[in-house]
Amino acid sequence: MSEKSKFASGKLTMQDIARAAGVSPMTVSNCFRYPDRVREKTRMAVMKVAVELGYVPNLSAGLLAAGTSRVIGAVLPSIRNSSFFGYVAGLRQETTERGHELITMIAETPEEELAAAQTLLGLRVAGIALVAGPHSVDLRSFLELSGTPVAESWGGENAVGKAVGYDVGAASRVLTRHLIEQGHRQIGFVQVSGGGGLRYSMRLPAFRQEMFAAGLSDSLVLTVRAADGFASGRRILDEFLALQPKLDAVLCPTDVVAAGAVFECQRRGLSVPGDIAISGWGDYDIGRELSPTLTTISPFSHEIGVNAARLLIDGDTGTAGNLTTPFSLELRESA
Amino acid sequence: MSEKSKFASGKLTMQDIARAAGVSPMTVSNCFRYPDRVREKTRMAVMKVAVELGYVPNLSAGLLAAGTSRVIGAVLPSIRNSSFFGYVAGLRQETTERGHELITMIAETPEEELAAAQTLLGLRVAGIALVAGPHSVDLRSFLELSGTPVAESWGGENAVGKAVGYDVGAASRVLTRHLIEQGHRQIGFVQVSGGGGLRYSMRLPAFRQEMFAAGLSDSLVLTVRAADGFASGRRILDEFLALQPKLDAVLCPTDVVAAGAVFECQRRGLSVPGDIAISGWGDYDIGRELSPTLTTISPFSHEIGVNAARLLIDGDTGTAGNLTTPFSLELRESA
DNA sequence: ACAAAAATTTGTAGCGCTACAATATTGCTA
DNA sequence: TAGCAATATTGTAGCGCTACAAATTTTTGT
Repeated sequence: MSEKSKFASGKLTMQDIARAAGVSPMTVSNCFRYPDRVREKTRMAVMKVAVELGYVPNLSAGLLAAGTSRVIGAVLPSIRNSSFFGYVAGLRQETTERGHELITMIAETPEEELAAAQTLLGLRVAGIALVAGPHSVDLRSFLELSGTPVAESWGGENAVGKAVGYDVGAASRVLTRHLIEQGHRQIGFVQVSGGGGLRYSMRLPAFRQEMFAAGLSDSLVLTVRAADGFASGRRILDEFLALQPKLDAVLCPTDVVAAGAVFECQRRGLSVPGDIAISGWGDYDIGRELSPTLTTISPFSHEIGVNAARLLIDGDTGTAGNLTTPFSLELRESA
Repeated sequence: MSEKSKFASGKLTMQDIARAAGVSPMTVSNCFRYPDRVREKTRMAVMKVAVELGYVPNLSAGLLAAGTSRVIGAVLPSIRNSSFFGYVAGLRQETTERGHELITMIAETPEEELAAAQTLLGLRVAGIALVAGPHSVDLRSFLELSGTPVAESWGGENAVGKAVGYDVGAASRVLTRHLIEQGHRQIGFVQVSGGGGLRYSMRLPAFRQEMFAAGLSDSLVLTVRAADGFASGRRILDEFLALQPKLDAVLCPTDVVAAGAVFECQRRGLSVPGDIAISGWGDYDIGRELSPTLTTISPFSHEIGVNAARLLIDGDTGTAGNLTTPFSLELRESA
């Protein structure tokens, strides 16, 4: 071992372990990689030395030599609002069960997402899990050229790689219809822009269809950015009420925005749903504990994560690939 | 290039790019690694080919050959409650500014944390950012043997590697004193257990000191788990009121638990802070928007992240290492 | 025009591990 | 006891890149 290496765990390589255990480096390698090829007595001797010396195999060297990786990379737009908690939990569960590892990178803009994808490709991950765009214009061709399996969740028809998600338009219709059937006539719709915002884009057309079919105005529309928090709920409620004092319902893009709107109603002395009904989306924890509890769309994010990981790990099967998951309308107190 | 490799980006190596651009593989390497050693005309020719073919250098091979890495690994106990949003944003900012990359892994138990640390060591990351324990009993020696720089945030005196964080006991004293000065006499304290829970442990002794000094009872103590959400706020409020109907304040470990307790007060028709004052911790987004807004401790998590990354990247400087960051008491409506 | 210095390009050996093949050891049967 | 088959261990070449050194080309100065 030369002076050059800074990498050996504690400056150790398999050669050091082999010497200390009185076997060849190949046997050390087999102990870690194919333990059932090594007799137990030999293996115990090797592992004892490895543990004592704190040796960890160099994954980079192994990965380079073997030509395969057991690392899945996920790119998330934000961890600000718990939006991806269930999804990441699902990714983790499936990757762990399949003997893989999950690493995540945060990328808030399309440019950061492209850079993160490049890092993951440089690490030669076994697959990349994306969340709906907007993506950099180069991302799709870049990832396709790489040949690395890609699964995009919530991206719908324009997903990069294989698509996982539910029919967002159908969910939007269900929720809009519910508000109409509750007797609401002045319904505000909140759409989303910015990094990671594309997954919301199919909701507005569906909302418009249902409003049109009911003979109601679809013009009360405001925009928040995907990474905005509770404060955006306050802002849109203020703006809607300035636009239409008779506002009687708001369809929010996430439970966080909805909670923010509920807080503002409380400050204004408006009762929910008595004066204004407020619906959320995403079935976050807060929706179940808020007073009033939130009516919301449950997207089964955990299942989305499990299935995205499954598509990535089974990526060679070449089946149709796209995978549709369920959603449900969760009726609670707020709408 | 043999048939064995599955790794080349689009099956490409520097040799392919070199052939297409009419230069040597070493020149391709220099274009990516030391661009100012290559004349511009040559470099443009090489980069044009690389972009057209979608080539990304194999980081594993580069890392192995160079003996250094520009990847920092962070291990987080959970992304459920936005607790680490600011911290991760700070890590990201500093690593990006220093030309490094940040990858994160989620580890909910001490055993998972040890496994995540082993993966990061296998990837030969340049440094590992941890959050306070409880850690597996092997983690400390394991990481020390590896020689990889480690920074633990919120771990206090028992941190693995270099410690970053604020004086949690001092913050707890400030907050307890504030509640006492507001006239509260039956104060409930919520402590935390479970994965990632050790960072809360220094708060209870400080609370007890202040209560003792004020001649008040310090026996109203309940426990939530670190990964619990809003529902734990409801639970502890119910339990405190069963223990002590004259309860007039609750000191919660996070803004999430506090918000959950506020929601339960609303359901019970108790006014906050009129009937019961509720303080949070962590200065989460929700604390600023909740009605009433939450009195909380701001831990400057972003700064903690920046400084942890700085310690890791400057890891060779061998200075005292531990770094104390500020905190502040944010007085708002709830207490 | 020539020589020296500077800039650019290329060659070599090896980073730590492993797929595949070769060799050595062990156990069983006749 | 010898031979054969099965099991365990080891050897070889190379994965893709790069630190360092050597070779080549270009630029500068006289």
